[in-house]
Amino acid sequence: MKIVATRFAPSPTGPLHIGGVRTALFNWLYSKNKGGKFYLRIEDTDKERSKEEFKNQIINSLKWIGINYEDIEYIQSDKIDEHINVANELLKKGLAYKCYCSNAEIEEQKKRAKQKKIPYIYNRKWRDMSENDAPKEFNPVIRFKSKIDGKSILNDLVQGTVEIENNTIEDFVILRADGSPTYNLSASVDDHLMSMTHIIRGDDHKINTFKQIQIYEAMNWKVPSFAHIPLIHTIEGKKLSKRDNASTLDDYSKIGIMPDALRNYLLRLGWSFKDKEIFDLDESIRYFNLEGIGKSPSKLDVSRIYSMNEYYIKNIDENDLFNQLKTYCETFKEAIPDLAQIKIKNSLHFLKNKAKTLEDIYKNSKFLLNDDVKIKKEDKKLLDETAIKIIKLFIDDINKLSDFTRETLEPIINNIITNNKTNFKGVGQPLRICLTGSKFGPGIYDILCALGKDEVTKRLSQIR
RNA sequence: GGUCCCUUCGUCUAUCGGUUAGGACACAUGGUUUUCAUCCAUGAAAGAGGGGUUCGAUUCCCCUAGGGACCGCCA
Repeated sequence: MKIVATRFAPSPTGPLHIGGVRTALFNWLYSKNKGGKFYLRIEDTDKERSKEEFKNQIINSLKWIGINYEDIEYIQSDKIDEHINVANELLKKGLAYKCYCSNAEIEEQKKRAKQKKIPYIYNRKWRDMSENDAPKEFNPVIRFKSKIDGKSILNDLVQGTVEIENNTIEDFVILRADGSPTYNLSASVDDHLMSMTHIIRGDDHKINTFKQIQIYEAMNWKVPSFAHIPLIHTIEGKKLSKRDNASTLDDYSKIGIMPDALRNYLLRLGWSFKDKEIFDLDESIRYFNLEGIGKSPSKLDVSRIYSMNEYYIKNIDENDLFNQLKTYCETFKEAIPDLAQIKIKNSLHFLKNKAKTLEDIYKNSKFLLNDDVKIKKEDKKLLDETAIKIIKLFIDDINKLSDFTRETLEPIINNIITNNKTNFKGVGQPLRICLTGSKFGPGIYDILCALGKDEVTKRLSQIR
C-alpha cells in the first residue's frame, strides 16, 4: 500500500485567502488522518505576477494556523526543465503537436464564436497539418492532443461520478511560444514527481482534472485520486477572491481571532461529523474524512468565527490563553509590561468572560496595563457631588481595611448604599469610572481586587 | 452561449425510505448576576416547485426554476 501523500499548491500571485487555507487544511488533515505526508508546493511559474512577499504570506499563514508541511519546499519553477522534457516526449510520441496559429488568428476565432453565440474551442487546425506548411516568422506553441471521441469519467471522492464529453475539452497548450510550460503540464508533472496519491482542491479545477488525467494516461503514469471540494462563497454567494475584505488570515489575527478557533471554524465549513461542533487538533485529525464533505458551496459567516473564538477563549487553558494574548498584544497593540503580566494572568478568569476576541480581553485589561485613567467628558458629568462624596466615604472605609477582598469590601459598599439611600449603581458606577475610565467593564469587585488597595486608593484620591 | 456542479431554518449542518425534520451560530423573550457581559431556560425559524417510483419520500429518478464554477500562451 502506497503511503498517502497530499499537497497544497498555491500560486504566490496574491495573498492566501481563507478558502485556500481551508483547502490546505483539508489536504493536511486527510494525510495526517491516513498517517501520510503533506507537502507545500509554490506554483510560481507566472513570473510576472509571482511575488516573494506573497510566498512569505502564504508560508506565514500556514504556520500561524498550525498546518505544518514536510521540510522539502517545492518551488515549481525549479522543475521547469522536467516539465519541458515531458512536453517534448509527448511531442515525440505524437501525443502533442506544434500549433502555428497566431494570436490574432485565435482572437479572431474567439470573436466569431462569441458573435455566433457558439462555445469557443480551438479548432485543432494544426493537429494533423504538416510542419512543412509552418510559417517561419514565429515560434509555435505545443498543444496536447486531447481525446475527441467518447466521454471521460472522473470518480471524484467528493463529487461522485462526473462525466464529460471529450470533444468539449480542447487541445490545450502545454508549452507556450516562449517555450515555458503551462499550468496543466507543470501541475501534472509535479504531482507525478512528488508521488501524490490524493489531490484535494477547489472544484474550480474540475475541468483541469480532465486535462491532467489525459497527460497522466499519455505518459503511462499512475493517476492519483481526486477530490474536488466546493468553494467558499461570500455572503453574496460568489466565489471568495483575494479582493474580498476580511479574507486573509491576517485580517482575523489582527482582531484577535485565535488560530485554533479559526481552524475549527474552517473545518466545520463544508464538512461535518454528526452533530459535533468542537474539534481539538487531535480530534480534527482523527475524525477527518472525505465522506463528510458536502457538495454545495458554503457561505462565510463571520459571526460564527467570533462565537467559535469566544468558545476557545472560555475553554482553553489559561496559561495558553495568556501566552496568546501576550503575543497578540506585542504584535498588534502594546507589549504587556512585566509588572502587569501577573496581574493580568490572575485576572484572566474574569477578563475573558466579556470577550469574544483577544482584542476584547486587551481592552478589558487596559485598566491594569497603565495607571493613568482618562475619563471621558460625558462620563465626568456622572461624577456629581454625591458621587464624589461616596468615593470619599469609600476611601475612608477601605483605609481601615487590612484585608482587601470581596468579602471585606462587600459590607463596606452595602453600608454606603444604605447610608446614602442609593443603589449599587450609585456606588459602582462612579467607582468604575474613576478606576478604569469607562462605564463598562469587569465587575466592580473584580476591578477592586485586581488593582489592590494601594492602587485603588491612589486612583480614587486623584478625583475631586 | 456551451460544459459541469449544487439546492434542508437567515448561516453552518444532521438525517444514509418510516423522525413531533435534530444540533450549532445569529435572532427574540424570560431568569440569574445589585452595571455591561457571561451563564441558564424558552421561543420563532427549513426540505425551491412540479411530476414519478414506493404502503410510505427531505432521502431514489425525471423535469422546471434558482444559484455557482469553468470556458487563457493565469494558476
